[in-house]
Amino acid sequence: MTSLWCDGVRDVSINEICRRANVSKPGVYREFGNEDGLTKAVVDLYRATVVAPLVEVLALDKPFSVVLDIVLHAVTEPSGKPAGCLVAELRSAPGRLGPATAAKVSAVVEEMRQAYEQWFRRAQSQGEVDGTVSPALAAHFIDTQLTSVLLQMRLGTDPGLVRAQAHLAFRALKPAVA
Amino acid sequence: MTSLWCDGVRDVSINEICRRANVSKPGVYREFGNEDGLTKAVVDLYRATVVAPLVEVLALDKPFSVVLDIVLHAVTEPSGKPAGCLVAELRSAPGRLGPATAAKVSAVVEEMRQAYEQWFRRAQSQGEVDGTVSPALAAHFIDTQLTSVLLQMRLGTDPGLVRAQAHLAFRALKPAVA
DNA sequence: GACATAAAATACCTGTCGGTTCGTAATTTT
DNA sequence: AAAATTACGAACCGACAGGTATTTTATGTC
Repeated sequence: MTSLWCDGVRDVSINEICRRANVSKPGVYREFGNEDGLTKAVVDLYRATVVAPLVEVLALDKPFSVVLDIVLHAVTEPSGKPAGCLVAELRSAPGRLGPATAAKVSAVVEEMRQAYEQWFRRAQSQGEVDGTVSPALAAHFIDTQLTSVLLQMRLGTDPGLVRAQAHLAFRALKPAVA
Repeated sequence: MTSLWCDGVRDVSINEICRRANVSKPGVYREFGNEDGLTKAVVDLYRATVVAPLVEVLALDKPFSVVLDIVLHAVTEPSGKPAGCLVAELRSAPGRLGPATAAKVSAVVEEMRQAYEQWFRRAQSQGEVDGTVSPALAAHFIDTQLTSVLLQMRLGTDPGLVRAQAHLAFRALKPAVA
């Protein structure tokens, strides 16, 4: 009921949802209150399904490049879900989100940002990345790059090209000179 | 009439447009045929106003980093227009575009891609960027990065941060080692 | 089996969307 | 100046959005 949801994400009406899920509209409102509650529930599901495993991988005690490869592979994998990243999509249209959804989204975004920053800090202490780059900036950079990857995947860009482009981008974090 | 348009771009209804511009709805339809025609006209205007100057800058006979600075500065400038990049926005929602608009958008995108590729090629021949990176990949990379910048600006991210992040990203194109 | 009650679904409300009809005012033609 | 033509715009159309009131259906109790 809540699950076959990741297919149509935004741009799908409550009417359409009821049609697909074979539930009545008042049923949805009884369960979630209003549209905002429903989208927030979807974001919750997304966080548990996608974000939590991601931050776990980021906390892995492995070399930076290995973790990076895992993440990029996971994110460009055409597996299962229809290649759309919910948060990337939601972030790009913050105007029309209900307050509960907006709050949840920014909480998730902040959670990821912190995970990125910590990941980068650890890599810095290992000398695996440029030590002169501020972790805050690096976190923003990583966020930007991964968001780009997700958006490209959503648009149907060739995964190989996306991956190559991302690898190229992450060269920017390599330790300066030698 | 057509001008005060860049403010609300997508997500603005024809009704709303008429209200703001003080024109009648049939007037709009007489002028542009349908919504697709109208959005296509906006893209045309955008191309003439924004894209054409950009490709001109890219064709400038100056060092890569200088051109890059000009472009980044122009793109992160809070000047004039409300910081939204039309094409970046339109590309992220190709599903709901009319055929004429979609065609125009992809033509503009291709035009920019070629400009990027040529720019990079010239820089390669000058030894200003990594010679081992394929120009096609580099063009995709540049497109991705600049699109990211535009999207961030649209979301209201601090321009300084956006610029710093972009500069960091473009280090990836620096010549390998030394 | 009769009846009160809780749950769920049908049918509906209001508002806006993209798009159009048609009466009228302005303009041209003679 | 009268007739023909064009340009314009208020009102309207069906579709569908988010959200709700009312009727139906199932259930528990005596």
